[in-house]
Amino acid sequence: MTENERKRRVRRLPREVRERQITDAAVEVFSRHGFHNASMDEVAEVAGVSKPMVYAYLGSKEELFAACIQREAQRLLQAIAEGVRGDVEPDMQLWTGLRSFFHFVGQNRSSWTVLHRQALSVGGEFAEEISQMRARSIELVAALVVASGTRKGVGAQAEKSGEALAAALVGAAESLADWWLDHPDISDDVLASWLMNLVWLGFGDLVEGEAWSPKDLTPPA
Amino acid sequence: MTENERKRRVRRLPREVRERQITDAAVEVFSRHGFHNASMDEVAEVAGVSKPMVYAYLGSKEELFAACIQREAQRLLQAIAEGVRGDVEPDMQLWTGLRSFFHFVGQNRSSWTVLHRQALSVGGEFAEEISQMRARSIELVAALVVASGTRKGVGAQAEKSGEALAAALVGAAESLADWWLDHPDISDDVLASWLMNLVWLGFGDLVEGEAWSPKDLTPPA
DNA sequence: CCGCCAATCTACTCGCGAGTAGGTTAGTCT
DNA sequence: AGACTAACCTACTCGCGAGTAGATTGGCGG
Repeated sequence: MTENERKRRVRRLPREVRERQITDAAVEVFSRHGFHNASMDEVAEVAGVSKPMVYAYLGSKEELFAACIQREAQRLLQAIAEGVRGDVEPDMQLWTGLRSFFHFVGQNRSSWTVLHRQALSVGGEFAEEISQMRARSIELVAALVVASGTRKGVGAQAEKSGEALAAALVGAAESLADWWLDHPDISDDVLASWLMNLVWLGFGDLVEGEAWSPKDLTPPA
Repeated sequence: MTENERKRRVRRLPREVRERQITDAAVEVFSRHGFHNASMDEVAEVAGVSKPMVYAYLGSKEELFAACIQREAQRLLQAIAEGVRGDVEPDMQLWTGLRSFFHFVGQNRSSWTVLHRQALSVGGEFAEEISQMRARSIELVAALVVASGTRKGVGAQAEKSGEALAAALVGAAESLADWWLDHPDISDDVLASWLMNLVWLGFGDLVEGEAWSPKDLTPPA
């Protein structure tokens, strides 16, 4: 067994490649057990290297975790940035953003788990970084909301309510992504359209049979 | 210092009281550091007893955490159950539920932090319990949504979409509660009404100046 | 006023996992 | 071929914190 693995395993790979492998393994392991319950030994095992390699290349456990967070956050934000259309109506911007988000989560469950569930609970540096990422998303969404026009009916605190609503929306998306993990037999597009209907029209319209649907984009993304 | 504390401290209290004190301390400590970073020594110190007492009364660290989760979950659910009106229109039910929820969170930040942020990240038993509590909430909300009428426009998966929308709503409320922790200068009622407007009317109506507002309940709860 | 037990403490053990010291190959360049 | 270095491993140390053994003290029934 150990013999076989040793023979099968490609050896003496360049540092660059090993770092990738190790980070991949770390995301996997952290997503499964969380930061604290994950052991460096397991990361090393999953990566197919021995523990000192992990330390040599990625540093301490915290540094490794930070590397995971940063890489995955980067990937998520970029995926959304690439998917969103800046040159269309606010509702379509929201729609494209949501779609990209759910698509990414669908393709990268581990990444999402690490970013959403684990990073916050570790506290300190990481929570900070994650909070900032969330804050940026919320800002963007808030801008969308505000750009849609002045909200009447929410009192004088229009700016704050915009931010709060954005926070609520982002949270709804996150929560829906979590719910999705238990109901994988639904496509990302369907999920996105449900949420889109909820936040754009609200239950009030939904129960009256209204529905929002995307206009065709000139070049289908 | 130690002398003073020793003299000031009320000693030889009945078990019942000590258990309460310890559990209170544990909620506090777990909410500050999370399950793993919290030490039993600190719990004991905050509770004003020594470590063996904690073990004698509440068992292992995991059992202690479980006790916290269960007690706080119970309190939260009961607070909501007491606040919600079962004999009114769906929108008013939702409104009263949201209000109770935010009110509880406002009065019990530590409880909320433990339940929301920490419990999920520990995994195993606890995540299970928390998930079940969330699931129950989601079910209730889903029932509300479905009771409001048949949703057209969301395709054939009406039942599933109801559950998903409920998950999204619960997530939105949770997220908004978190956001609130950073913006405490807002009342629970205002917060609840913002969310109510969002999910009931949606952005689409909000930007057009529509607003939802609660009808007066016959006896003001 | 005395013994008895529950309440409580001090002062340990012990395992687990982060982090490391130092040796061992395998490519590579001349 | 031979040596030089980067890749890589085995096999440790060591601190931290969960959990415990056993002594101690205060209050209550007799």
